[in-house]
Amino acid sequence: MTSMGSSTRICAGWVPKVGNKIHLSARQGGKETDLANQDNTPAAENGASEQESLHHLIETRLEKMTELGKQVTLYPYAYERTHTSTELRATEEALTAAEEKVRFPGRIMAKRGTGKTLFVPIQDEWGKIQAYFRKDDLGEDKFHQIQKLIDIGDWIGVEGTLFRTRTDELSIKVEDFTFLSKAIRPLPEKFHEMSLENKSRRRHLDLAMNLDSRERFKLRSRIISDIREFFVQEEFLEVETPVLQPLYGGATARPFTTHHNALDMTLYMRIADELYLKRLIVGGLEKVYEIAKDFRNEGMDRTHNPEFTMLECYAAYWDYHGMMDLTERMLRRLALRFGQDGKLTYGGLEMDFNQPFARIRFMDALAEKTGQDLMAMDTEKLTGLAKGFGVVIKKGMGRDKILDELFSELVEPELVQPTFVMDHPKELSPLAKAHRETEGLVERFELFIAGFEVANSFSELNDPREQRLRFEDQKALMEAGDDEAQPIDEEFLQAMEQGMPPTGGMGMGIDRLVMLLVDTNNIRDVLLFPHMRPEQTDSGNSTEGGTS
RNA sequence: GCGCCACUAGCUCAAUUGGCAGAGCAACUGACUCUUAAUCAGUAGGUUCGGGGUUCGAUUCCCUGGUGGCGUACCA
Repeated sequence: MTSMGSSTRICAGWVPKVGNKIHLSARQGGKETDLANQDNTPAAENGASEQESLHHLIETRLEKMTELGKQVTLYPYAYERTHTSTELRATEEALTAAEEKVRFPGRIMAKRGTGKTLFVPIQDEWGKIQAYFRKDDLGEDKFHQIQKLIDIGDWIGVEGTLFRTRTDELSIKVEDFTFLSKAIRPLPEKFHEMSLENKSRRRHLDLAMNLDSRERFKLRSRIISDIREFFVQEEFLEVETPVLQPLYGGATARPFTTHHNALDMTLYMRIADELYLKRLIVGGLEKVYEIAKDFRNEGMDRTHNPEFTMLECYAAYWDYHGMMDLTERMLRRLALRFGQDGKLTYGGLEMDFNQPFARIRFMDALAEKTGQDLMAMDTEKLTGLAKGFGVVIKKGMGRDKILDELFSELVEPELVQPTFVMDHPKELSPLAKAHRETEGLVERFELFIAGFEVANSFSELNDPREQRLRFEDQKALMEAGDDEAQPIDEEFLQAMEQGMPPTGGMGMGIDRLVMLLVDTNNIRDVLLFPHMRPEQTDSGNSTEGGTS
C-alpha cells in the first residue's frame, strides 16, 4: 500500500464515505487492487462491486489527476482575479476595445469540443462566462490538459481577452489558464432539477447547479441585513443572550436538553430569548433586539425546522401599540425593498403593504364569523359551537384554547392582507399584561400575512406578583402533564422584582418572513442546511433490519 | 406522532400481467478549429433502498426496517 502512487493514497485517505459505501481501488497497469481490503474498512463493506459505477467515475478522475499532477500544481494557494463575471459583462466594451487581458476563475460547468477547439462555460458566484480554447493558441500539452485531464466540476482560472463568438456569446479567448482544484466526484446532470431531497441534503450541489437557489439565499442574507439596518435606524441595540440556559422559557414548547460536564448540570437549548432580553430592560438598556437561533424539540414539516431564526425586540416605555407601529414600519420597508412597489405576491395572492395594516380584535373577528358574542359563553356552550363549525375539540381544552382553535379555523386563513389581530384571551399568553380595559384579555397582537402568523407581541407583563401567579399556573399545567408548559424561572422573577419599566416586546419568525418574501411554501427553500434524517445507517443492515 | 404514496446507473427518469433491466445527461474510445442541452460513431456502467417470506423463478407479490414526498396533529 505504501508503494502506491499519490492518487491512490489520496483516494484511500479522504474520499468521504458519506451516504455511499464506496470501496475504493486503484488501477495499476490495468489490474485492480482492492484498497478497501487493505484499509481499516469494516469487512461488511467489502461486497464485490458495490457502487461500481460511481467508483469507476471517481477512479477515472483520480487517474487524470495523477497525470495532471505531473504537469501543474494540483492545489495552488490563490488566484488573482481581475474581474467577476458581472464585471466582465458590465465593462465588456471597454475591455474589448483595449484588448485588455482579464483573469477569470470559476468552476467548469460543461465542455463542448470541436476537435481542436473547446468551449467551456466557467461559472463564478454570479454567472457563467464562456472560455474559448484553441489548440493553436495553447500548444499541444496545455490543450491536452483542458481537453482530456480537466473535468466538468473542476476549478480553473483563465487568462485572455474578451470577444464575441459568431453566435454572439461573450467569451474569453484563452491564452493561458491555471488549474485551481479538482472535482473527483461528478456534478449532477445539468438539465433536470435535482430532487428536493437532494437539494436540501447536498446544498453545495444545489448551489453549484442552480443560480436561482443561490439568489434565494443571497436574498435571505440581504433581508436580514436590512432588518439589522432598520433596527439601527430605530436606535435599538443588538445583543446576544445565551443559547444554553439552565431553564428554558419565553414560549410554550418542548426544549432540547443537553449536559454540561464540568458543572455536571442539565442545560437547555433556548426556545426563546425573551426572559433574558427582559432582564436587559430591567438593567436599563431601553431598546434591545436579537436575531438568533431558537430550538424547539417538536415535529418537522414544510414550515417547521427544529432550529429556526427568531427576531425579538423590546422597548422600554412602549406598549403593544408602539410595537404595532414599529412592526408595520419594518414590514412596509421590507415590502418596498424586496417586493414590487410595496406589494408582495405569495402563492398567487397579492398583498399590499402601502396601506395602513388592518387592526382587528380577536373577539370581534370571532363574533363576526360566528354571529355570536363568545365572551359570554362558558366552556360547554363554546365546545358545542366549535363542533358546529367542524372544529375538533379535545378533552381538557380550556375555554381560551377552544377560542384559539376556532380562530385558527375560521379567521386565520382569510387574513391575507397584513392584519394585526389584537387582544387575545389571557390563558394562552403567560407573559402578556392584562388588557387595560377588558377583563379576561391581554394586550397582545399577532400579525397575519397570507394566512399565517408572522409576528407576536405583547405589552409585557411587568408586575412580578402577577408574573409569579402566571408561572404557577404554568407549573400546574406542567404537573398535569403538559410538557410544553413553562417552568418557574426564579432568577427571572427576581430580576422583575427589581423593577421593570413598562415595556413593549415583539417576536418574529425570520424564516417565515423570508418564505413570504421569496414566495415559497417550504422552509427548506430558505434554510441552507435544513435538518434531515441521516441518509443511511452506516453499518446498513441485518442487525437492525429484518427483525421486527 | 399517525395515514397515504414513492425509492430502478453518479444525476433525471422509463420498463417488467412474476421470466435476459432501458434512455438522456455525466464517464470512456474515436472523428470534428465558432460550440452553447454541440454533433456523429462506438464502449462501459445496475445486489432495481436493506432484511425476511411466497415461488421453479421476485426488481415486480407479501411482511418488516430505512429514507423521502404529500396530508394530518403540535408549534414559529
